[in-house]
Amino acid sequence: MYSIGEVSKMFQIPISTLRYYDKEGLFLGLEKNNSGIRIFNEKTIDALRLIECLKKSGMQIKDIKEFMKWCSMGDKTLKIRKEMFLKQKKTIEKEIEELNNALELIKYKCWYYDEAVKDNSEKRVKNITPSQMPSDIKKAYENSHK
Amino acid sequence: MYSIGEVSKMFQIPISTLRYYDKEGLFLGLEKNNSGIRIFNEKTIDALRLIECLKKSGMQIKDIKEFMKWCSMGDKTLKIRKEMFLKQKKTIEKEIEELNNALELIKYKCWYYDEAVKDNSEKRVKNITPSQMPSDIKKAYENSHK
DNA sequence: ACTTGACCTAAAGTTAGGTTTAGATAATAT
DNA sequence: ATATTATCTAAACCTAACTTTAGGTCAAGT
Repeated sequence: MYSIGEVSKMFQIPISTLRYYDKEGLFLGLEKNNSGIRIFNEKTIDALRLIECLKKSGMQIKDIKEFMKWCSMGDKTLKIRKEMFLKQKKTIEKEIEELNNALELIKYKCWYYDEAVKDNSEKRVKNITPSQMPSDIKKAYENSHK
Repeated sequence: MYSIGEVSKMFQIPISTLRYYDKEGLFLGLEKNNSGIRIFNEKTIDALRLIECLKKSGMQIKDIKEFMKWCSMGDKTLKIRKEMFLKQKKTIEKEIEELNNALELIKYKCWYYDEAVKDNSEKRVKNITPSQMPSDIKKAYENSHK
């Protein structure tokens, strides 16, 4: 059993955000005591862990809410919940791939500015063709310019 | 030389977004012909590729704009530009790590719902302890619940 | 009794990153 | 010549995800 303040500290999430999530229907099993104060239990902590994970992977609040609703509908929604996670797995894998692509261009830029700072000028590095670049930088450059 | 419509198709970015980026000062070398129509060249295409990359890694428009301004200020900003890319490299690497963590929980959930759908019930899978899970799932579960 | 700190709700405000609209000009095809 | 298509600007509008504000309740310590 945790208060909203404790949960806020545990997850480093503002209290206002936790209340907002509750208002949006993300904590379906969240109880309140008889003076209206929220009481978080292991189940809601689990839900919050999942919310953080789904949010990190780009899912919108309204879609997370829909999932939570399915959870409250029992076994008849098992299949759709499974499909949601399979789809989300693909989404995350694609995002990781795209970030790796972005990283290639950034690595090229790091090399570029390293050379430029050495010379205190872009003149020389600007004119280096891919065939003159170190092989890992060449790869990064070509990956990000196709 | 490309028109805004051609660039829009090449990058799959709405024309309105390209105009918005221009308005925000992201295309510092972008020229217009004498009737006010934008003419994109290789330099602005390069800038756009970089903008996409920085945006994908979570950088804000105003910070991208600041970088573009440094570019227009010549060699005295080489060092700060280099530092920006080094910092952004770390940011992306951290994001990839976090997405990999998120992926672990999603993989556990995929396994969980796969079992539940087999049984047409959560009853059995709900009570499986980490030590009874397949070893890769156990790892994923423990990684995402610490 | 009263002050302090943690909690509550409802409603308004904020921010980023666009998108849409309206009204105009320009280039192209028939 | 004229209709269509592409472009332009400025300004209003939109959405998601919060955050802040205002005004109030509640429990614990002094």
